[in-house]
Amino acid sequence: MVEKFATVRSMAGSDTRRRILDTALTAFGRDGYAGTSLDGLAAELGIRKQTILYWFPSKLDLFEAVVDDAAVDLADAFDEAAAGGLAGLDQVQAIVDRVFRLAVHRPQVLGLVREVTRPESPTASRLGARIRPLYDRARDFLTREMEAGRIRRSDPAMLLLSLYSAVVGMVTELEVQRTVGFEPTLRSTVMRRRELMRFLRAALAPEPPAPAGP
Amino acid sequence: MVEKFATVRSMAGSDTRRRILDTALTAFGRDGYAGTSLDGLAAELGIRKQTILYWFPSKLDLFEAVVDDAAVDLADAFDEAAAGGLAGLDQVQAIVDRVFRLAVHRPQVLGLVREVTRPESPTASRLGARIRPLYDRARDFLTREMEAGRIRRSDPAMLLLSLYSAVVGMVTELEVQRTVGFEPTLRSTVMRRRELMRFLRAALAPEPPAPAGP
DNA sequence: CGTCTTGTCTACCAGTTGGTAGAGGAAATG
DNA sequence: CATTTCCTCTACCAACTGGTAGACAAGACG
Repeated sequence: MVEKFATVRSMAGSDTRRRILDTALTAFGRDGYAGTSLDGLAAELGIRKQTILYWFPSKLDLFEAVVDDAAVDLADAFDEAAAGGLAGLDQVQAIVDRVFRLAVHRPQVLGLVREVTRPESPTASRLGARIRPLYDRARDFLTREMEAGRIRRSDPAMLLLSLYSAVVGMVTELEVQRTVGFEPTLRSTVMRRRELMRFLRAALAPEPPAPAGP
Repeated sequence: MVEKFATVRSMAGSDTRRRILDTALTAFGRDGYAGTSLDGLAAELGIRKQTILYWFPSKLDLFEAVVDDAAVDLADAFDEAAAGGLAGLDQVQAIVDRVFRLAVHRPQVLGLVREVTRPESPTASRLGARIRPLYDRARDFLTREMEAGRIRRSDPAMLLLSLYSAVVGMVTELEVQRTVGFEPTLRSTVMRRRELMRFLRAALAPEPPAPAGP
């Protein structure tokens, strides 16, 4: 029963499952959980709703599968950014860059993050389980860097929240523009990222504005 | 026809209209537009759905009325904060304080802002018309302060976006905690606001960390 | 060949959705 | 008193919701 979802068979249906996940990710992120209907989703895919319910027993199951799927992308982004073994503001910059790349490459993921972060979201708990590890890692990192004096000293949890808000807000704005038909150019995207980094660097720099070291 | 909504009669119904607006504000902010049903809303109010449809011809009309109503609160907050005639970081602090007060006093408004900011929200256009003036004012303010050298020089629009994201994100987090049953104490709220201000001050301070002037 | 598994479909269904039509009470107005 | 206006209600409705039951085709397999 569960095996069907874990095992990857070389059958045609496996492709259907992937297509459903991808389209559902976009739809949930764009219209929210309540605003997305299985019929509409099926129509978008050119299949019947019952085919969706064959692969995912219920709408909520589908949503949770989509969240899990997207969480992998996010975790990968973090892992990749952390792999460089950087420290302080450079590490922050690496993460922001990586998240931005994800946002440009698969903007739907950020839309879903937004939806899933809603307090009353039907999967607030799901989010907890999936995002918590990333959150903990980031907070530990900040704590360490503060103790090492490479980042301004403050409450790590709140600082992290500010960081997160700034990044997601900025990326969302890119999407808003796209929605309005204002296709952001590569140049404007780069500029935006640079602007965000200046903002974050200014906010994160250690308290005493000591001149550059040795 | 329109007169009914503009004129305030001393009748009982006028109160009903207010109650509907208030409850709808909470519901839309909490569950989103699609996630809110007129039947559910009516049940919450202890009236019939048809009474809602008497005061507001359709669900969308109700939503737009709610947005307009909430926009007034926001505009008032800005006006009040701006009335002090402050400048630079002090003015920013005044606004943040005021928005925080609004968030603690009527958290629903922020929930609605969040919903209405969604790219595909059915009233993305409504938001545009109602929030744009506030946005323009804030951006003009930042531009002026930058030219006066009281705020770090950068792209005002993007800086504003970062600011907005940080504030709303922080306030939303307060709401998330409340939802989880973690009633935030007055002290934690104050701490949070102070933390946010430190973050913003660090981010906004003019580039050359010149010692305090005369 | 017959049987079984897998994937997609048609046919339904009960509950909910936003919305219409209009009855009827209460109070103001003549 | 009769009439009109304002407000809330009951009674419906067509469309859509997520979900169930099962037909049916295509391979896989003995």
